Amino acid sequence: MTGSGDSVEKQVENLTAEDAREEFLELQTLLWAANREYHSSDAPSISDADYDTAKRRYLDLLDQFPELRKNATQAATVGAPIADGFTKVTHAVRMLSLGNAFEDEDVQNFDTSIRKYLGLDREAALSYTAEPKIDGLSLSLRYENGELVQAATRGDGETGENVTANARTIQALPHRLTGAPAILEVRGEVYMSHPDFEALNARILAKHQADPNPNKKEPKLFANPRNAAAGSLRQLDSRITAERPLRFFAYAWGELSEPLAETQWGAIERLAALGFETNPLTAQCSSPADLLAHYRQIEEQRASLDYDIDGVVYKVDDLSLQERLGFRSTTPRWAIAHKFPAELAWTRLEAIDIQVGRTGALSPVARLQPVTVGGVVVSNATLHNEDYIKGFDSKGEEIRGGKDIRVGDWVQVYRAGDVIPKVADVDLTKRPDDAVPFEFPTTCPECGSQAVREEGDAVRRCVGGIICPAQAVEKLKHFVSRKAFDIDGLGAKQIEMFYEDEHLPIRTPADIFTLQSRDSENLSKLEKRKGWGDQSASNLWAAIDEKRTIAFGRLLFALGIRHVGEVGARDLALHYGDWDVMAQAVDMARAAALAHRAADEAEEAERVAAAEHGRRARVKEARDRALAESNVPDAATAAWSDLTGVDGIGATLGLSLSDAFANSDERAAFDALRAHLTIVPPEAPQKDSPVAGKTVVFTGTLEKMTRAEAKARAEALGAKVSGSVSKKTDLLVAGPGAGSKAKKAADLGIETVDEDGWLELIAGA
DNA sequence: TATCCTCGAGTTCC
DNA sequence: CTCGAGGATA
Repeated sequence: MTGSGDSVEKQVENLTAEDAREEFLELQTLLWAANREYHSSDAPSISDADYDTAKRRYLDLLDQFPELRKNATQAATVGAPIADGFTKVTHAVRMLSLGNAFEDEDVQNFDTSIRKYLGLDREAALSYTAEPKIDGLSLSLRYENGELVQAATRGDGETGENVTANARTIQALPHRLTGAPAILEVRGEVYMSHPDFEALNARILAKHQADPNPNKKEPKLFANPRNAAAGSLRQLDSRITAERPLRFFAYAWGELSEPLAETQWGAIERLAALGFETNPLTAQCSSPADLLAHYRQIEEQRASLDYDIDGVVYKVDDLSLQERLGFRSTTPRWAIAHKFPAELAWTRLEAIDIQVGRTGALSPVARLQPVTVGGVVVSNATLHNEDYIKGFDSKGEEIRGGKDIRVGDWVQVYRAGDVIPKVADVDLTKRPDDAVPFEFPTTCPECGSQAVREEGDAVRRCVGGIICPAQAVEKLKHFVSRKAFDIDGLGAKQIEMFYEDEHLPIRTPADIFTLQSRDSENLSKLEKRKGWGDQSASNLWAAIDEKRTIAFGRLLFALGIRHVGEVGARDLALHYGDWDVMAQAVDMARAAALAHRAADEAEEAERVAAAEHGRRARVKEARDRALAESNVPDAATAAWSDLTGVDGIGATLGLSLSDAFANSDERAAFDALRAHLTIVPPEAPQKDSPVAGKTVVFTGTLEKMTRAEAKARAEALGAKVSGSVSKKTDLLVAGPGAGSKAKKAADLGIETVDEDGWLELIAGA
């Protein structure tokens, strides 16, 4: 604070614009150099105090002379010394989220399904741990030979952000461990205590009030301790993080060179012994009833704790059981988060707007009088669909006790999973007399096309397809989104801008790849426009060029074909290996796809007819008749069954894919796009195990594991588990009592082992 | 046919 | 993060 540079202390008010500019540029150079030195860990040429003073002066000048902003080069932007943000870290062991329980019954089911999976009966002992779920952000700390070498946020679970410099400033974290495994990744929650949070906000406020600048902006206070902790940990300038009182509870681990203990409880004790803070309210419990008792106890203490918690986490205590239970796609089977009831708030519903998504889905959104829910001001909330507003679903079942939602109503709002605002209830006693039931539109509010609701479907969809500007824009946004083409500098905002652009429009995916050549022929060049410069334009061209080579799966996902998501696209890419091979196969299967649809329709017609006449529906015959009438070539049938034989690809997805490729407009768009791209074929995931890529069938009684467990293990090792023996089967695992399957396998000459043989086979993996 | 699980598509706020 | 629906399975 006690700055030495006199020039820095000059009164802003007396400056001419020219003086200001000169001083501004000087400061910029100074700060830039200081940032560079600081981050390359050179000896800094100025003290922290001088740096702060210079920075404050720099920002003051910017406030006073906004026109200076155009002189601010991005690299020197103060407060963000590293312009590009954090580097990415791939977690050695994924950081997963937890499944949720809301009711006592869910906790009982958790116990039941674990016992079922492990094959334990109801009386068998099964111990758990229960600990408060801290409302902060998870952090993974990697120690090698006792040294803290890396800290990473959770991110999407696969990769997080490298926040090592910031983590090193957290006082509560041991920087060096003694007696720890050579490799130890400690995971836990970074949080801020209530007193520290309030003191921080008070400090920000005081600093603000002390600021003599008359043009100062409103102080930016943190809404809650969690935001404060997140904001502090994700500071690009770790000196700021150092000033923030962050704390850390350890509760889990990632990669380990040796086990920490045999139980969860023991592992936590071990982490505590190594110097990590662990939560004192952790307990060992021996039954669901015990877990619930501990839950209530923590719930009672909740208000008196000096940190925020949002539930209680239950984990299977025995680590070898944890390992057997393993993981579903995104959550472990051996742990669950029992959430406290969400915070509720009442407010007025001011309007209901309809948004149109990329598939044409009309989604109602509630515009609310802003209200604070769980520390965040909410002004929008999802209303899901037509039925949710009406209060009855298509089967006539009540939603919210059958109360409909009307504009003008008092509505109760909560944040589902503490994130997505939802309207939960309506106060009928406060309903205005003139409130009328909401009429859900039957035409698209964006393009005027019909909006139809398929039988049994919850959503109403605009049929306009690519004609509908809303769908076209949303489709393009999907195309450039992170899991699709992921083009730097071409996000949702830019897509909206370019879609509307007169001179340089992007209306189809292919337009993205002709953008630069069209720009060069254009009179109103991009780099001449407001908000664009030489640099930003050439950055965009480079980012687009980078994606002219694209993985097959990403491309297929990017097209936004209904029902073809990230996983489906990847599986299809893996199955066909090549774009043209797939396109040909899909074309070939067209006749069979249409026949399948005809059969569905015939089946439905038969049901209706049967219901009318009060007779039993002869569904199968109706289907067979329809299929026979369609007279599908064998090659088409073969292509169709090959397509729908892919794991996870069924008739719905097959039809959707077929329709997209058969639609001449869409097909033309695909072909136009393809001309600009080099498509990289997918690499089969190579698992290093003796059963990778093999198709395995289990039969008979398994004694050392349950069916579900055997299947999950086999799949984790890259095997495909099938229910029936065919000539594609590579291995049959037969327990006692194996019958027809074992015989069939013997007939086909398929290798057969017993359970022990199987365990031996996979033992090394 | 019912039941489980996963995926797709929708959503808000920072 | 949640819901609904698709797909696999018992």
